[in-house]
Amino acid sequence: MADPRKILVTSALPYANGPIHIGHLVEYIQTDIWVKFQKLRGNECIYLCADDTHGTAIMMSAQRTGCTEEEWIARISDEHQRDFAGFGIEFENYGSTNSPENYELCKQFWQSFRDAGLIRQEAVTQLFDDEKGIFLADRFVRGTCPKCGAEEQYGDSCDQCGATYSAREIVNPVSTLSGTMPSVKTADHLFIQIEELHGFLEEWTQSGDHLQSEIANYLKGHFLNEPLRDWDVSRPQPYFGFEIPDAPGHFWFVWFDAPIGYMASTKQYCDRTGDDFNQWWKNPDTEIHHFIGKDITYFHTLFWPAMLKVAEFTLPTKIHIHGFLTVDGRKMSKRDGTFVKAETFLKHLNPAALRYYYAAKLNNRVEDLDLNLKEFTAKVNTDLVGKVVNLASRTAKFVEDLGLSTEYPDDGGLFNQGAEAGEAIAAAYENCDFNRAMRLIMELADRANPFVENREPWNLRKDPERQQELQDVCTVALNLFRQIAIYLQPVLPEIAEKTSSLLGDPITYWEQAATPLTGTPVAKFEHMMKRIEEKDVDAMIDESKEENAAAAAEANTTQYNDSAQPLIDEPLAEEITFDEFVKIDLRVARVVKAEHVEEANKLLKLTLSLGGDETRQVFAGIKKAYNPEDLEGRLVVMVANLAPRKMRFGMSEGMITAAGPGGEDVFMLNIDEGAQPGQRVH
RNA sequence: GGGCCUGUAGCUCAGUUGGUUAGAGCAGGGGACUCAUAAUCCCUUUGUCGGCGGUUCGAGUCCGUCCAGGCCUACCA
Repeated sequence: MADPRKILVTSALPYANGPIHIGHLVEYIQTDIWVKFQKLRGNECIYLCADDTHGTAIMMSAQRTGCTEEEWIARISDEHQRDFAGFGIEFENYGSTNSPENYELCKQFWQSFRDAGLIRQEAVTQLFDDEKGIFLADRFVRGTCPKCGAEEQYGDSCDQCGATYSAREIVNPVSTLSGTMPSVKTADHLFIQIEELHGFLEEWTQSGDHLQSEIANYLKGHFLNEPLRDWDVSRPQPYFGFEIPDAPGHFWFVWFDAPIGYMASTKQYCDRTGDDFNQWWKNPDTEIHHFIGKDITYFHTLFWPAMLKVAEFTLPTKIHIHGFLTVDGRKMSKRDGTFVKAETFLKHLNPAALRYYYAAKLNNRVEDLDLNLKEFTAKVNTDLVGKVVNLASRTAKFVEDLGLSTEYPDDGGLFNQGAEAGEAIAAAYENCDFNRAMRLIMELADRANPFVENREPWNLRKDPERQQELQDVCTVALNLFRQIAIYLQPVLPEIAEKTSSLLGDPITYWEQAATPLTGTPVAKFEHMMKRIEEKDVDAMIDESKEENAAAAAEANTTQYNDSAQPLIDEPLAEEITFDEFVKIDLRVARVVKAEHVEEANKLLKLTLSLGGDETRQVFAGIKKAYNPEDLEGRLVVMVANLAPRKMRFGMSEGMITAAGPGGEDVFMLNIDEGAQPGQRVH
């Protein structure tokens, strides 16, 4: 074998703003398969990733949920890592762009740009949300199109007439963050003069097979055919990110520190294992492979190589760009339930099924990949259960006592054919043409099953004279099966592991597929993979729909894209007079005690203070929505003059005001800071 | 408007540097077997290879053009 290659692999850093879904998984599964393949081939390969944690959207999410940014990203990171692990995706290190290692590296890159004289400063005028105190990116502004007058358009362009403009030109702008009208404010930004690297980028993108050809063409026609504009890499405070050391009040734009996160994650890996960081990032013999989606192409094909060049690190060997996922031919949709979270998938289906299906569909072009749910079920069941696993399950038990023959029997050349196919399969894996690899592997299974059929081990079994022949037939079948399991190991590591235990020989390297196993015992056969049932797929889609309904309720409050459903569910009541209204005495009250009520499913027992010694005992149906501990001390709004009512658990002397359909969806009224218990609500 | 990609059996796709009657898997139809997760095996139907024109002894494969679909762009990075 040739000398092992030294290969560093990354997937794009998932943004710490939401859960991993099946769309993300295309990339992580693709990358993980490639990495596992490299390892199986005996190469030294490390797979690194991290959460991308900076930017305005993270600030908003943290604010919305009432926690600090650090708490928010810690929680998301845990969820992401849990989901990846659930799909068998294994990283050498999973970091965060909000790490000290990343900060140090950012400083280093920054200094390189300073030293090269490529940074300049310029004032940028932007819309500013006075209430939230932040500058508004275009997508956070909505208003009326200055050209055609269409309402509710985003800050950069109009859906109706297609006009593009700056957010400052939009008529009646509204911040989608606060709903207020933004003001105009100017702040200094720092720019990298990337045009200085034009020649280098031209050369790098157009040569050396660093990019898929369609991407190289695209860059040539779109960016490299004119001077590159300066890249705005700073954001004024407040911004969740790293403050630029030599420019107080300025923070690195999230896209500046995000790719550096690949290196920070490597640094953490090296610090933990004692490996040498420079062997990975300052070593021309190391291959660096980035797997990304087509949406972030130019960050990785222009800015990132430019950054590495200036800071004198190793340039990527190849940027592997994939398309998006569609489900049943359409964009993933929350309403259709096809926006399936990784977590939800795992509740209903085997992750190996998705790994195999994606492998069977992936090629090395920038093409969208369609998850056709019917095909998914059929393909996984037919190929994996029916053809591959079946080989073992139909023969293993015949040789549980005998083990494998001590010499590999005549199989008509099947095993050798399989061994010879190895290089073509490996080449397909290497080129990320997994679709081709899967096809080639399935051809092997298609040849193996007829062999078993023709030799009829189930009849041999009945004849004591032909036990040797029985053992030989099963030895062949199990070896053909094992050969396939080895080739499939990058995609289906669990099957390979189960095969290892079945035949008592660990699968650890690719070349094992070229030598048959003989004379080893065969363990009791255990199921390796369950068939996918249509009802499980349906249940997964249904659950995704329900999740969406709940999430939509939350999102609506922040985006003003409010549903009409609540009014439909509960139409407006009959008109009343002012005199009727003032009969209701609403008071601010403080929850001084909140406790569970034994035997009650929905009720909490609250003791409310109206100030002084005045208290009321109220039973409120909010048990499913609130924890008693969280309520104590907070202010609520109560109906204070409601006639007391005898309940099973005691007297209730009023009502807490809250909205929502009930159950877990109860939302108590909050009162702004400054209100005092006992004050009347008018 | 510009750029890129795709268009081969009902579906998903293979078709190598142009070379004889265009392939596979799935689905459909018929049969066999019963070891296996109603798995497996055998047989079997279907194509103006998007249209038109050209180069060539010969084109799904090259060139032109048109049609259809997708993606990216339209002076934002």
